[in-house]
Amino acid sequence: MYWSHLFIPTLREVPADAEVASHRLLLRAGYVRPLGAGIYNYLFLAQRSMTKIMRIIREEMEAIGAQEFHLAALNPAEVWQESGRWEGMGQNMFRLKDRFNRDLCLAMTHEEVMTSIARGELRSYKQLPQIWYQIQTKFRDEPRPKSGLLRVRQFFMKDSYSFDVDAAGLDASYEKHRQAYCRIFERCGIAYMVVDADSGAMGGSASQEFMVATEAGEDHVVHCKATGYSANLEKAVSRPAPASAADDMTALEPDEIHTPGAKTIDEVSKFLGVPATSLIKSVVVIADFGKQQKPVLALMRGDHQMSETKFLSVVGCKEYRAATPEEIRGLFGADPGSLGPVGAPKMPIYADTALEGRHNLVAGANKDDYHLKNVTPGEDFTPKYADLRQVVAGDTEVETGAPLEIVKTMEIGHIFKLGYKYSESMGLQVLNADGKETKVIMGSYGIGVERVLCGAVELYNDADGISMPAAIAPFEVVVTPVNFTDEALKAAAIALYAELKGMGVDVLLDDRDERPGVKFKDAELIGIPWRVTVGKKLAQGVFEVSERRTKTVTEVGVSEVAGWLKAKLA
RNA sequence: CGGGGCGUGGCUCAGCCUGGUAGAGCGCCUGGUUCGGGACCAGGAGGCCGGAGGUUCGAAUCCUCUCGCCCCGACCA
Repeated sequence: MYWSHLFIPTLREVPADAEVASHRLLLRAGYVRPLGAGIYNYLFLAQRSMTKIMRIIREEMEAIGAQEFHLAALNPAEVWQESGRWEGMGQNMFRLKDRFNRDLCLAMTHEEVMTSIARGELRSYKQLPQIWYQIQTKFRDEPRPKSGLLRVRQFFMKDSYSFDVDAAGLDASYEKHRQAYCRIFERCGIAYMVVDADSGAMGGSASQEFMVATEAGEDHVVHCKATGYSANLEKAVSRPAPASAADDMTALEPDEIHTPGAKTIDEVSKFLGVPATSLIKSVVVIADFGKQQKPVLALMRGDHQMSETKFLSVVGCKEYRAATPEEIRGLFGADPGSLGPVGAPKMPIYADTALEGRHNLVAGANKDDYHLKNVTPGEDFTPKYADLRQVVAGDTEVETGAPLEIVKTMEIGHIFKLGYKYSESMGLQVLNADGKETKVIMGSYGIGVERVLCGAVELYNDADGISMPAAIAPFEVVVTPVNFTDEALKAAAIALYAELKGMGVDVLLDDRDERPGVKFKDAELIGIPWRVTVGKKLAQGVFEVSERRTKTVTEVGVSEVAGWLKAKLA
């Protein structure tokens, strides 16, 4: 294509509202334009990149035998009511009514619709396994769209669903997806991590997330360089960093101390001159078990934070919330800043394993402005021990003791073993080999297409703009004649353009009547991986080939250039 | 939904406090000179100052309401 005919509205100045790199650059490079909060139009360049990403996805999905569908985005309420997610999705789902006042929604995912197709059509185990997928617009009424294309209200998702007769079948489908996802992200040319994750609202047992490390991300991943261990912060396990001060191991009885005004861990620590690692943090929460709500006391080492996910799975409740100050006063007779396990009212007490084996710690006295010293778990109170804490910097890997780091990441893909959640709630069964009705076991697997694009931009950019991986760049090569009005340069540029095109290279000819500096800057901004400068060196029979990523320039003979580039792009 | 910020030519912003004929740079158009890292000269087009109401002789500017966007938090497959 000839640049002078294209719409590539690059901006010299940085758009005021854009803060994260991918947002700023996708706007500046003319890939996208905003339409509303969390709603974007994809212009020529973005569409080109997105199409390439989707092509890679389709090829790899086909390779594992997945079949492409295209489901309705406009869904009747009934199918969501069956699974219980009409309520469950809350305000994040766009809802609307038709002219007859019937409830509809814009789908944010398609477990329900896929399951409804499967239950109507799948009759026998002989039809399994099936993997069905689609690439489709998803809608989510995000409370706060942000960071350009990172968190939006309308986006493309590749979502696939597997149907198997038994757990072994699901394992195989899941593994196929895991490998396909690895190949997809590798082919897209982006650095990614696979991390163990919590399955959250999707339900089900196992799940892994595919992550790109970027400060713009909203997730935190615990990563061990030495062992390769990586897990979502919510789920990650660790060996806690040792306490800052050794415990006094003598047998002592709890002893009340006056701590006026000291309520937070920090204040108590300062007031008593005792490190936070020798304090017990007491958290009162109201756990929701569905039928009843009960208070639970959770204990953490002073420097640790509770992991919501771990708490939910340890305690076995559906949800929980912090107890209100009034509830706490009613139960403990003291304010939140002075709570502790000794003399606490009767309720389940869970202590994080970092407190196990500790001696003579400081905890609240359940009396305003008083704490207790010499509190020893297991002697002065008896908790159930469990891993409840969130990993913090300084923790080490459980097996090896190797250091762990916490990395900010963006999720680009997620694979789940759903289990029977939807086949049960929606009644999806087939006849097995014994002629008996048996529930189908499912998996679901997603890739955020825009996020792959954003991830690439986040990972590969510099002061000059985007350095797109060749596989998903809008063009692979740009041919830049320094002066298109010079007949010799023009002829050479057109000839090279035609030759590259003939070889199947995705090439752009910058035929604009612009000064060379403008053309160079634009090419670098939009991220084309290779640029061939057709200029003064033509007289010596060579072109200069610049690699965007490394900024290296190689002189290649006029007749060899096309082959040289083709080889580099292979 | 709470907190903060911002809406003025296509873009980045000034002007507002202290009301009195709407500005700059970039971009765009025309002509000319240029042509290896976002050129230069000359001329030109383009804005009911987000919207509504109010105060005033007079409002971009002051007041009230409203809409939108961005950021932080809550929230989040």
